[in-house]
Amino acid sequence: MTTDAAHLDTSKCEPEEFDLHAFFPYQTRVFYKHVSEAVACVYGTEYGMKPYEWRTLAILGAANVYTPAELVEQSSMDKVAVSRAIASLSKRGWILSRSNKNDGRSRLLRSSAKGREVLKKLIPMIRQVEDDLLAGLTEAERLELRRLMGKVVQKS
Amino acid sequence: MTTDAAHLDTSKCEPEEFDLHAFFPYQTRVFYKHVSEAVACVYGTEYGMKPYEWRTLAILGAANVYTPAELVEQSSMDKVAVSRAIASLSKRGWILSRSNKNDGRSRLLRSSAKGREVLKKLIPMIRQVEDDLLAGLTEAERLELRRLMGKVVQKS
DNA sequence: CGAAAATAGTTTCCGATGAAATCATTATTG
DNA sequence: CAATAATGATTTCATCGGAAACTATTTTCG
Repeated sequence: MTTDAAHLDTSKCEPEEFDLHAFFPYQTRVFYKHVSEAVACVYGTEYGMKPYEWRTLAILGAANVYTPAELVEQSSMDKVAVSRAIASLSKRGWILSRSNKNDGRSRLLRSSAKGREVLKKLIPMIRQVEDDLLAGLTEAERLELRRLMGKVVQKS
Repeated sequence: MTTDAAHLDTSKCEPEEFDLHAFFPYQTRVFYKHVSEAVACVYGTEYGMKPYEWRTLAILGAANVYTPAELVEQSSMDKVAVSRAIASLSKRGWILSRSNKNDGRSRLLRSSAKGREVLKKLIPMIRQVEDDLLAGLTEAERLELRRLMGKVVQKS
């Protein structure tokens, strides 16, 4: 690209000078985009799934049974996203629901055999992406990164 | 919340068993949401700015002059977002544009005095949030977190 | 018991976002 | 030096996601 703009002298550093690239939330956003695009690419292109569908199916996995509200709790998604994920995954036959005897407003969800087939293929691919993302880090660095991210989150 | 679903035995760990909470991209998403909401809260509630407006104004700062394409490059936003940011910031009188003698399709953008006033108030508040977010970490940990995030991003 | 409040989940509506189409200008090349 | 291709930027259009409204059921309590 051409560099048309004559950028002014940055040594004249007024109080409102600000380097976006050194700004922690900006770095976080770049980092997040990099990671989430890598994963979304797999479940998106392989199975045409959207993020909230992938998350929902992954939580139900092979054996878990949850109500929609419990899925909300488990996934850090809101109830609208969960509701839509349930609708689309049900339509594809990847999850099943039965009524909840304890509460008629709710229902109990689990993966179907078909849904588990999808997971069986998808999860190794996803794990591979996770590993590729972290390939440049030692095992100690990976643990440290997770620990530090966790510390930032819980600290509020 | 009630725990309606009788969760099945997790010791029976089939290949498709998968713990979303231990999944690195999921942790990254939770981390990102935490950080970006904290910052967006400041420029959003104080000045009714949207993320791409804040980023654009911050890059222009007190002294920089950029074309829209250079802003795209600097901000990791796409050109649509930059175009809209320019439109809304111009309308508020926070940035100014003049024609680019080198290329009539483009223009040169810089902050206005009014825009710099906003930045002067906003940046200390933003810095405070950045600091609060990292309050639980030592200086060494902060550096290490940034370093590790950078390593994950560049490694591709 | 039965009316009102609370709760689980779904649907509607609106704003945000990005891909593709478009417009205006500049570069290329026959 | 046209005609075409390429480029910078904006606009349009379709999709996504969340707040608020809504439906159905359950709980509370007079």
